[in-house]
Amino acid sequence: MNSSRPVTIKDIARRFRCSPSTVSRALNDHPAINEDTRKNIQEYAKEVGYQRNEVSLSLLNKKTASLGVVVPTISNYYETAVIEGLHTVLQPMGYTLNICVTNESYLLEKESLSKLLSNRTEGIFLSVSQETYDAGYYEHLENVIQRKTPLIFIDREYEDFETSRATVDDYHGAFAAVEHLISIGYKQIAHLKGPNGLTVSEQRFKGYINCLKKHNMPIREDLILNTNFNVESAILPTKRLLELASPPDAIFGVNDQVAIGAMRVAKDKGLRIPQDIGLVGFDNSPISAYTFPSLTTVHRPGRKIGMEASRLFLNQLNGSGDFAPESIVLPSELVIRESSLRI
Amino acid sequence: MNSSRPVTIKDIARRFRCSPSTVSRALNDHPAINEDTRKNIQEYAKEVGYQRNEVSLSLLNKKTASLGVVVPTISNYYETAVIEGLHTVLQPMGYTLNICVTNESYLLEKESLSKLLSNRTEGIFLSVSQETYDAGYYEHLENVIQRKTPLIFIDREYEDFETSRATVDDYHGAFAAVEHLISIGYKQIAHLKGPNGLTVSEQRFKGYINCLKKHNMPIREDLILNTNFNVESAILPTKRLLELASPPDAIFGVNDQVAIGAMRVAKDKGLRIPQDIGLVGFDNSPISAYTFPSLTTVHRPGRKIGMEASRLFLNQLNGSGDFAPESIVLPSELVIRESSLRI
DNA sequence: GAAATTTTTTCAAACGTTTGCATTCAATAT
DNA sequence: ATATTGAATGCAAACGTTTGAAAAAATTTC
Repeated sequence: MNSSRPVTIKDIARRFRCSPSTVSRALNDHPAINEDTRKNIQEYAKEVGYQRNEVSLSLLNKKTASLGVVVPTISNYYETAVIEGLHTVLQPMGYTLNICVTNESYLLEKESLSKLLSNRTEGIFLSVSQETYDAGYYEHLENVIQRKTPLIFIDREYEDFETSRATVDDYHGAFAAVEHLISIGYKQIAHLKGPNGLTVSEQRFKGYINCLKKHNMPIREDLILNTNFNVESAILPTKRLLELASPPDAIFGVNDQVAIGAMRVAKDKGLRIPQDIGLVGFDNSPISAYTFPSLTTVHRPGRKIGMEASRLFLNQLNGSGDFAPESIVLPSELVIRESSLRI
Repeated sequence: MNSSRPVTIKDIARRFRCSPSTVSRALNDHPAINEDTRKNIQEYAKEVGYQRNEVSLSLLNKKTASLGVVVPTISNYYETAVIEGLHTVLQPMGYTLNICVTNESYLLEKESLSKLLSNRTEGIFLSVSQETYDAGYYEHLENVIQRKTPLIFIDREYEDFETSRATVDDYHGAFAAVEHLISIGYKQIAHLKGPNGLTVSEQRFKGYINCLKKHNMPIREDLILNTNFNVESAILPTKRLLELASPPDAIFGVNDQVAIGAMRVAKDKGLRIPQDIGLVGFDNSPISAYTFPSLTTVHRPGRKIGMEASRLFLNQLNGSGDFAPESIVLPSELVIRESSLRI
């Protein structure tokens, strides 16, 4: 039947026995086009549902108006908040976001980046996968840099790389969280740490350690256990903590998920929160305000990070040749709720 | 300095004093190319970081290998699960996903679709925005249909539209949830409903109503209140429910978020769950297993929906001309946990 | 050594659009 | 009547790649 091939400018030109140039100009309201011609062509175009082929334009102008977002996962609150922030700024400017999920795999990350470059994506927002980080690979990034495609790190980053980045001040957030626990009077503060090596994990860990040091509190290795950012991964470590001969009287979780897992285990054991054990998370995810008791946490402005990252991208894009990478570090903010408010 | 314009086939051709065709064939391991030529060209290409311009290929082959995903939001567990499912199937096949967030706005939805069509996206996965649904607009969809771009509905849909769709059996899930509450012995079951009009809301509501009817239980209008799918929106309605002269002894929330909001309010009031009040949610989000008490809920296989939707898309793409839309309805499954297990 | 064959390379068109420049045609000025 | 203007349109190239067919070069055959 009708083969449903999209209508092109040439089709319209044939119909009006004129040249493609005329049609193009008519559709773009070029002044040097007869008023009637313009009207007729525009009407007809609308009628047949003409929609211009942006692919050809991309080729012509070397502008694709598409951006890549490469993240390890999209099932966490923070990641989606960042993406929403990117969207907020960039969608209205006509940019399209290509989301690539790497599932913490180096290979997928490498392939995603290569694909994005092949597609002539105009900028890339990257939060490196854990595997990439562990292995310390970065040749796949050299490629991006060489192409001078703006590369913006969000969340997880390589510290010694000459690019812009927008991150949250994890260190001081963690520091504040632990200091808050200390100020309340908790003495044995455990830390459910994130995976080793990742900046996020290490910065929060460092905040935890340095705060304890500052207050001359002993650092007990047995109160520091690893998790994997999700609820499940907090269950066993928390059980181990609470079965210690000298168990902690407070736990600082690397994020809200982990803290909620810990909360669950503590309650199962019959502990009262915050009387018997204090809890603090990190992220200020929506749910944290509605757990029982509500969770003290550190606000991590994901949307803002997304918006700032957009800004960094735009700066780099419009910047003159001698571009200097910018680093934005947004402050995190302690949000005190019930889970730590022992009186 | 070096203008960093990406290396093209023509550049390489110039370098070897041969034609672009030869370079193209060499790079693609075409048999009719001299072994030496091939090797030299491939080596050089690697050296200078040649990466073929997929945009030009898209234009030539009328294939973009990119798909659109248009959703109201990405900050819910379910949506991200669906997207992950789409990714799982389609990323390995070389497809790129363009995520468009409509923020429940008709205008944004319309613009997103138009943009996707202009970009010659090869398929669109759509969960319509609330505004679109309320207004009953659908001309923007006609456009997609007319172009014969495969359109797959996920989650929220128009029922009288001739397209494929992958959805979850909300009705029976809700029915099972309420029947479970009844079987436990709850008598006054409230429902925190989703926004009116959306299929998801209405199907779950219908399941609730029909189950009550089946068991000859009275339907009390005052036990049915609206929410907006998120935690906050459940707070006030729940308070109102619990302040009734004859308050409910169980609440069926339209999703986990809402149920968790209700849980929080109930606990604040000093009610014991499930003894004083039973609670059931919907979605089986990761957190629901770790609330205290853990939340009885209905599993909604988001990942699977994404994967099924991918399948539907591929079917339609490879299908012969006489394409018949398919409807996949995945079963939902009651997950019984503590919040409803009054003994 | 020429013809036939095989291998290798080039040509040209195509995808859809825009745009500087040239061209056409009609109207106005001289 | 002719030159001059101005408006409207057409031409052709460009973006980067692939591909069937033609051409050229190398090799084999007699």
